[in-house]
Amino acid sequence: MNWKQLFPQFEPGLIEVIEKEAIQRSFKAGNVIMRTGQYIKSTALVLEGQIKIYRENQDGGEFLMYYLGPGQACAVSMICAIQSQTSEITAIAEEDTEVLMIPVQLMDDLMNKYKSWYQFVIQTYRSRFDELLSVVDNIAFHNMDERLEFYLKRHADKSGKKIMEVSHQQIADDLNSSREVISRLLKKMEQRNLVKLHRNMIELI
Amino acid sequence: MNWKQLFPQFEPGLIEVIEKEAIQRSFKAGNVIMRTGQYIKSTALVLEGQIKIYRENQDGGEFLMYYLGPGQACAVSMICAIQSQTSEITAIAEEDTEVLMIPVQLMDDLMNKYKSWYQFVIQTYRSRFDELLSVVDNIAFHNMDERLEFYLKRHADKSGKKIMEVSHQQIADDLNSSREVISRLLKKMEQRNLVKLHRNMIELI
DNA sequence: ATAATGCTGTGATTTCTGTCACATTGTAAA
DNA sequence: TTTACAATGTGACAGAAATCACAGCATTAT
Repeated sequence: MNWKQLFPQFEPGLIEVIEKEAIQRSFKAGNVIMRTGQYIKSTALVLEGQIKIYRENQDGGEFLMYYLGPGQACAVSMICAIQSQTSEITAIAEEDTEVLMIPVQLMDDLMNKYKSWYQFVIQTYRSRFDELLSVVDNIAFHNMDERLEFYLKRHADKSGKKIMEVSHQQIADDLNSSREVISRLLKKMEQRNLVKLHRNMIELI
Repeated sequence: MNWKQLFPQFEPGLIEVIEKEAIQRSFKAGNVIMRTGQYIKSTALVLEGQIKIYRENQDGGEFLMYYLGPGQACAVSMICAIQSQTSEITAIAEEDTEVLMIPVQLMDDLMNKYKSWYQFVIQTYRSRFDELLSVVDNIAFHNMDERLEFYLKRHADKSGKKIMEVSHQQIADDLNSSREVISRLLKKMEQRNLVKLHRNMIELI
């Protein structure tokens, strides 16, 4: 696959270095790409598929923050990479995914040498920051019913599909809620004609 | 005041430009530095005092995200500045505050010319991102009692004082909760000997 | 001193959410 | 087909938090 089209802003020298040093990896849908507590040895550029980024807490709770699609990069891994910290996030492939792993030790060098790289890094921070702000909005100002609607809407926007193959339990996990609550709220949404419910599948209207 | 000590990493040329182009402004405690919906015309570097950064929603609710102290800068204003967006945040001086306002139109130029500036910008994004992550943690995984404890602790850390002059109502606003809830939780904390309550003042133990 | 105002304490009630228990149904494996 | 299991529906209950109502107390203004 020709990954360069996804990053048209990268300058030739940068592309060359990446082609030489970066490692392309594949993940099947559902695979864990990065796990809480792991040392981060590289930053991931997404080439294909979708990755879900979760925040985790000590008691096993997890909370979906945002998705990364083709052409995007994980801001957290950039931060952790540079500070050699363990991450407190988990990244899971939502679909079959191709990523380009750029080793940590390259980051500094790339930042200094390639303007298009540091612009990309800045742009990445910016977008993720914006997304985090809307995450904060969501949980600070909205009840579960609104958060659920936002969740479904976002998924539809990201995937471009009206049909979502997911169980109530998975949604509950993503929202750090419980299955029963989600089931009930979905039923209410169905009564309001916003969705149609099937087994392991939700149809958005 | 000699602001250069706060930013020792800035290179001479950068300092020169800032001295020529930036405007120093003072804000009294409680003053609004930046209001939701305003166009952002400059990025603020904090020289003295503390600034509180709030996220606001449509219905007048507000939610304290973090503090900015001397040597720090507002990441949101950097983002909005460059994208010429209106901000959805509000910045309020917590104490009497001195800031250096750097006009938006300078930002691009500074980024290109001064390595110490873009490193500062990157570092700023990084720290704010980290703080936002812990904000998400807080509201996603913790109940109001724990959030309140975190709030008080953070204030003590930031100000270095064991005594906090604030009404229950103000705390409720910062946490997007209600006064009664905060009063009750504070009472419980007092019974657990964590704080001592006075009028308009909380003593941390 | 008196009144007005703002801060705090507290009970009663309601809504939202999480939890437990258990029934039902659809799907896949034996 | 029968069995097993995963997904869903639902009632009952518990706890957290928001809201309403109002009382008591401290501070400030008149």
